[in-house]
Amino acid sequence: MSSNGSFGPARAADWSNVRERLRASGLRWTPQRRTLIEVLSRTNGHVTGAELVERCREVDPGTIPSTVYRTLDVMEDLGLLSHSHGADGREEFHVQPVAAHGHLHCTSCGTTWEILADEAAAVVDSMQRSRGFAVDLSHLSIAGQCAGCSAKPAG
Amino acid sequence: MSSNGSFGPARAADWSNVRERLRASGLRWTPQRRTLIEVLSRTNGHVTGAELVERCREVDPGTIPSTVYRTLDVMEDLGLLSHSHGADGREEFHVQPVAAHGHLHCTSCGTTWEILADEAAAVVDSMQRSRGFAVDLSHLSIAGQCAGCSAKPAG
DNA sequence: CGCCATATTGCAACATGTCGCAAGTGCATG
DNA sequence: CATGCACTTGCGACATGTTGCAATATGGCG
Ligand SMILES: [Mn+2]
Ligand SMILES: [Mn+2]
Ligand SMILES: [Zn+2]
Ligand SMILES: [Zn+2]
Repeated sequence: MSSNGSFGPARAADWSNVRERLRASGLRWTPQRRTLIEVLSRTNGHVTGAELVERCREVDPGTIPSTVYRTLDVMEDLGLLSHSHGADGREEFHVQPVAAHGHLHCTSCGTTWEILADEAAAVVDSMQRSRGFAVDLSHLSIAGQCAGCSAKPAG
Repeated sequence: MSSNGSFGPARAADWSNVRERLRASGLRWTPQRRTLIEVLSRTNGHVTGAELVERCREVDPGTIPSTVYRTLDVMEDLGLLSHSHGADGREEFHVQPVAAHGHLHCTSCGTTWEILADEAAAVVDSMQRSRGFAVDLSHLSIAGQCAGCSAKPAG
């Protein structure tokens, strides 16, 4: 997977100048990339890789999965995307993020919540203090049991 | 994936009475399960599913992956195992755990550290307070950049 | 011991990615 | 607008699981 070197707060993605950003890194503007950018630019929130492949196929039926996944890596390196993993380990991409955030996932009922920076401060600060470790909030996914499910006797 | 309903501190696994534990749940003792238990009972620490399949094959070359994965789920339900996911989302099983723990993974250098309960207290307590959410420490895997890699200019 | 209800297995197909390689293409340059 | 080098793509193989189904096996019971 790719890495956003600084894990800074995600700026809202600006898809209008992707071509220039690619060129600035010596990378190329191709029809396959144009297709994915188009799909991403009208996608909000969370989406899996498989869903993106599917949506690209609606635009260009000849879409090849490995090309999509490779382009997603490039977009992530450019800082236009980030991903985390669901409790099953599957990738979830975060598109046009308003703010960097992590996730909380209840294993019993399957519900997922977003954890914003202020709520994650305890985690981030704690690891920074004890280890000098810079937590990548956007990749963070915490599993467990929500209040509702904990209350019920036998999940 | 299976869930250890309570996320309690992991007791050291006792492989001697697995058969009885299975029967107590109406489950069965089969040669395939015996093979996996044998492998698990001499495995310590972290191991991937693929590695376990491989080790089972050394005992019984006829081992089928899906059977191993299904049995791993059963063992997890029995509380004899837990798993988390590497930064790539792949499963890592924790065998014969001395104590429940999470993981810290540096995306730059690839090193992984264990986070014990006291160090994870900030995370666990914070989510419990703000949301009544019971974090499953053994499934927790935090990605980011370690102190050493953060120090270097272009990790 | 033999029966039977159920749990389990083997198998094949599928899901989600990743990787190596040869062929193809973007684009800077002249 | 022709050239050529790197970057990309397509494709097939592989890695790691998951799932549906029909065939089997376990183990409680008579
Ligand atoms: Mn999991
Ligand atoms: Mn990841
Ligand atoms: Zn819940
Ligand atoms: Zn590091």
